[in-house]
Amino acid sequence: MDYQNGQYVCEDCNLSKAVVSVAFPIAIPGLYDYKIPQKFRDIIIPGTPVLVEVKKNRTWGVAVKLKAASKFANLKEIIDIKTTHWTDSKRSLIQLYEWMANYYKCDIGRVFRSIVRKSLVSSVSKTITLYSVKECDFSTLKVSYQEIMVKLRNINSFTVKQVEKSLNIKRSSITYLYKKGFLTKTSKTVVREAKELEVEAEQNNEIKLTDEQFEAVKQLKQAFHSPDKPFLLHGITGSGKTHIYIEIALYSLKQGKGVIILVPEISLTPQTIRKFKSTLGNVIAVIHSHMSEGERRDSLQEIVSGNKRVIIGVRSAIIAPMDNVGLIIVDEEHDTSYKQSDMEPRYNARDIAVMRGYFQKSLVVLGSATPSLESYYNTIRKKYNKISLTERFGAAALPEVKIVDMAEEHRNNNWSPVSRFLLNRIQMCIENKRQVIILLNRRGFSTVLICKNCGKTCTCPNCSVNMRYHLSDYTLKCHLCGYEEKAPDVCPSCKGEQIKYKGTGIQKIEEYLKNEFPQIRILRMDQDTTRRKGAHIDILNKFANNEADILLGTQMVSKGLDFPSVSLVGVIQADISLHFPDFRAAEKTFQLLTQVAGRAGRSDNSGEVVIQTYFPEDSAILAAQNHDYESFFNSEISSRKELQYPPFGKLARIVVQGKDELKVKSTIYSIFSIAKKFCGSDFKTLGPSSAVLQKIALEYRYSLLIKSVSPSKIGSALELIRQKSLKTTKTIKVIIDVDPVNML
DNA sequence: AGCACGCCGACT
DNA sequence: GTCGGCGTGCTC
Repeated sequence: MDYQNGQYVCEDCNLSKAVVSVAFPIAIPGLYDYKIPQKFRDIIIPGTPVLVEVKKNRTWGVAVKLKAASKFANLKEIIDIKTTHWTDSKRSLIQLYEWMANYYKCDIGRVFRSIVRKSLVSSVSKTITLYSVKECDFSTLKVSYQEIMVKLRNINSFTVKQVEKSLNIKRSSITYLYKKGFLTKTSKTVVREAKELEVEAEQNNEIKLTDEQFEAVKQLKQAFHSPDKPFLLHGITGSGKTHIYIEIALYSLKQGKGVIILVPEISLTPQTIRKFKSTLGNVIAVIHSHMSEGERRDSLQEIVSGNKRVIIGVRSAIIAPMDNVGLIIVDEEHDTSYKQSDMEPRYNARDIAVMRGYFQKSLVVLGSATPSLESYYNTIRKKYNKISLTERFGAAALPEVKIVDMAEEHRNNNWSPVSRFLLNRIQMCIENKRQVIILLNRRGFSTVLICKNCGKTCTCPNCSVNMRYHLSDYTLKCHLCGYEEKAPDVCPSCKGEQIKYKGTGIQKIEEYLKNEFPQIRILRMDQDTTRRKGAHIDILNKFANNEADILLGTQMVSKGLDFPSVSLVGVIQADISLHFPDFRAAEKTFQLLTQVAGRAGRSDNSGEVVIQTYFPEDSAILAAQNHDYESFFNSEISSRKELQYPPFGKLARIVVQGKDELKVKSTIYSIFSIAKKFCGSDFKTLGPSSAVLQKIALEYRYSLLIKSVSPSKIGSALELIRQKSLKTTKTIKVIIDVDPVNML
């Protein structure tokens, strides 16, 4: 992100404090003015939660701006406020939030919402009896939320039974309260946390840095006190980037400054947390997406109160209200899970990290073995500093990578999904008592069911995609909307009895390997086997304890895993993502292959990687084979330049979505006509056209892509489009995605 | 007419 | 998010 062109201008908040503009973290768009009663005038600052009346309902909002007067007459007064501890960085955080709202074209309330969700302050206005009919039986429970909360305050840790007794309510009510965030910890959580604490006593291993690492830490320490640019830490897989994070985080803590560490969704495992806890101490707050509302609020409370000075979390942690942040680390900065594509604000946490660093004068470190083209290009044009780590930690070397041409394999009459060569390697590996990781980035058993008679495929009734066959329960599933049905025995359209299961999914590979090696133990890890809370960890623990020979998985096995006895990594269909209709297809493929290859041979020199593909000559695949980031970057960057894609041009994507296809079409065309006014040599539009995913959950989708070398031009075009879209009806959704990652 | 339902705009 | 207004379409 180019923050030197950041255009935020801070308005003077120190005018007289008669009126406050309030944002609502839930659903109400825009800012609303309220009068500030005398007694609150000296306490309210931007960021203070305020209780106000909206349409005769009491609602908690957040003070955003203080001002002398409002253009609205007859303002209502603020009823109550919550005073919180965070102070000096509060103002700059509000600045950051406003910048986000403006840059990503959303309401500032939405920004607040992504950190506090519903739990800014618990809503207390309604009695639970309201829910007695639909959700569960609350007939015995005629108390208000507030009463329950007061009672629960007095219980620190509890079992469900204790709550049942002390409140005299039914079990179903408790589950409900838990979901709503009024209960923070179940007894299970308490036990788990106690166990984790025990483990921490156990380990406290000291890190010995290599020369290269020592040098990197030295540079970061020098920059710490007056950081001028973010750092890109480009270190090959296994080079020990985590050691550097820990060293510089310790340094930041010693200076009395807080630390935010962002990690991708799937890397935030208990192992990762433990690694940091064992070295940084018990000052860590965790923020991840599977937390209940209550757990999340507890974590935030610890941050706000200053008890926890390190945050480890997924993308939303970047906007967490921590005071005096000295260091922000973004691990695996290229990871696409940093971009929020499905909800407003559609922000990229990596870019927000750079902006927060700029606003709050903190050191920003972006780390990756396969940096995004955007970040790497920023080091070339000197917007970022670069530190390279070129050696693997310990005695290990990068594994040798072999490419198997699957077209050749077919010519030699092998039509099975796994090549002879890879089968052979797996056998060798197992005989040597080593472990194997196999990657196939596709869920389910087969991609598509085709009737051999009429050629019809089984498509989802709600979406415009083929459904995938799942072996475990013999169902067809839509991976977009979740629709499920029993797989048909005969073709639904012509009653033909021969149905072909075409395309290879991970379950088919599992079956195939079990057939080839009946004695081998296989663990499968994909979205379907890890849905249950904790399933993720169970699988990885089993593999670590040598309870399986092969770990077969989707992209979740590609990142961060460190198993010393894995000496072979196999990739089935390495080109799945290569021909996606996305200008980043090659980049994503290169990153995936490089990351998964890095799982092999982490303890010694015995690592080997086998990549199966139909495109053995492709530059992304060849670069991954040679562990050659530079050559990949050079070939990719020139094609980006030619087409003015990022990092050379700025992109925004607009998707219009709704059940009424005609309305959707007319809306996208009226948006197109607005965008056209900006067209010139530095501003282009692509489309409008039907989106790649034409229909999701019965809603039609049309999209328009805007491309420009002038960020300000895109900004003002989007502002106009947003104003226009605010006026369209709610049944038509207008989605504005700045710096999009998902192009489907 | 009477009512349920979905759509839609307003909320300071 | 949530309320109230309004039009549609079904039933008595």
